[in-house]
Amino acid sequence: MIALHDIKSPKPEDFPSELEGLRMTKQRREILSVILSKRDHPTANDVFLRAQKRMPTISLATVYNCLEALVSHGIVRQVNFERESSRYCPNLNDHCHFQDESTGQIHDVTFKKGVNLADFLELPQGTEISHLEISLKGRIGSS
Amino acid sequence: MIALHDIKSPKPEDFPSELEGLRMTKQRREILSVILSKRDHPTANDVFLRAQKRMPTISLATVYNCLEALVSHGIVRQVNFERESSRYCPNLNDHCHFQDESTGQIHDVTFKKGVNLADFLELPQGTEISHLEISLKGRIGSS
DNA sequence: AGGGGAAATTGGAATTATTCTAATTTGGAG
DNA sequence: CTCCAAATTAGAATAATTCCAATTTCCCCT
Ligand SMILES: [Mn+2]
Ligand SMILES: [Mn+2]
Ligand SMILES: [Zn+2]
Ligand SMILES: [Zn+2]
Repeated sequence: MIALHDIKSPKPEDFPSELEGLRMTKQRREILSVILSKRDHPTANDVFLRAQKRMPTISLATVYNCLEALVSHGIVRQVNFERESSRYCPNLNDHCHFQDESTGQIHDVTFKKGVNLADFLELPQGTEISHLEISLKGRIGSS
Repeated sequence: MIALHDIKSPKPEDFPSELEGLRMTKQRREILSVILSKRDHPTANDVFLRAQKRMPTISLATVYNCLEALVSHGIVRQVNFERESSRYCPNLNDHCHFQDESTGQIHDVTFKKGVNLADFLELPQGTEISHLEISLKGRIGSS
C-alpha cells in the first residue's frame, strides 16, 4: 500500500478526479501537487506563490478553500507554531514538528515506536483525544 | 517553597513591587492577580474584561503589554490551540493542555513522573529544545 | 450533445487578534 | 523635588484568515 505522499514528483494529472470523497478540481489538484512536491511546510501564502507559477489565475481565497478541503478530508495536515501562520504538511504518518530557530526550518519528528500518549500523560480517565498537536522549537547542536 | 500560583485568592497588594526582575506596576499586579485568581485559561480579552472591574481605566493595549511582560519573565504561560486566540495560564509546573470540545474548557494535563520527551520522540541527535507545546482536544467519556 | 443546478472559484471587502505609534503619565533614583 | 526612563494609553495599523456575492465549472440527467 503506497501512500500518496510517497509519490516522488507528482504532477497534478497523477491524481484521480475524486479522493477521500473530495472532488479533485484542477485547483485542488494543483495545490495538492504543490504540497507533495517539496517536503517543507509551506504557509498558505507560500502555496499560493508556488501554485501561481503553473496556474497564474488562481486566487488566494481558493488556496485557503482548497487547503481547508484537503485538511478536512485528511489528505493534508495543518501545522501550527504558536501564533505564526498555519503551515501545511503532506506527511500523514503520526508525527510532530520541530522548528529549528536558527534556520526557521521545520522538521518532522516521529514518535518512538511502541509508545503511546497515555503512557506519557496523566489524562483524566475516559478522555477521548480527537486532535493532538506537539510543536517543538530549538536548535540543533553542532556536537 | 510555596509557588506564586498556590496562593488562594491573591489580591494585587500581595505581590512585591518587583518579581523576577520585572517591575510590578499596578496594572501588571492587577493582571497577574486576575490570572491567578481563577484557574481557567483566559484570553487577553477575558483578562481585559476582568481587570476592568477593579481598574476601569486599564486599556487593552496595556493588557497585551503586561501579558507579554509576564510571559517573557516566566511568571505566566501562554497557551495556544490551533488558530484560536492565545490563552494565559498561571500553572508553572511542567504540563500541557486538553480542551474539552463539549464545554470548551481547558484542563491542565501533567506528565507521568519519570518520563521525558526524549523517550518519546525520535529527535535528531544534538537537538536542544527551547520551547515545547502539547495541545490536545477531545471529549471526556461518561464511563 | 445540451441544459440545469449544485459546488467551486474568484476578487474584493470584512473580520479580528495582535502590534505599533506617538503622546501622556508614572514612579523610582538622585 | 526634579528628571528621566519605562509604562500606559487611545487609536491607528497590520496581517492572517474568512466572508460575500457574482461568475464559472462541471457533473448528472435527458
Ligand atoms: Mn486539526
Ligand atoms: Mn513561548
Ligand atoms: Zn510534517
Ligand atoms: Zn495550564
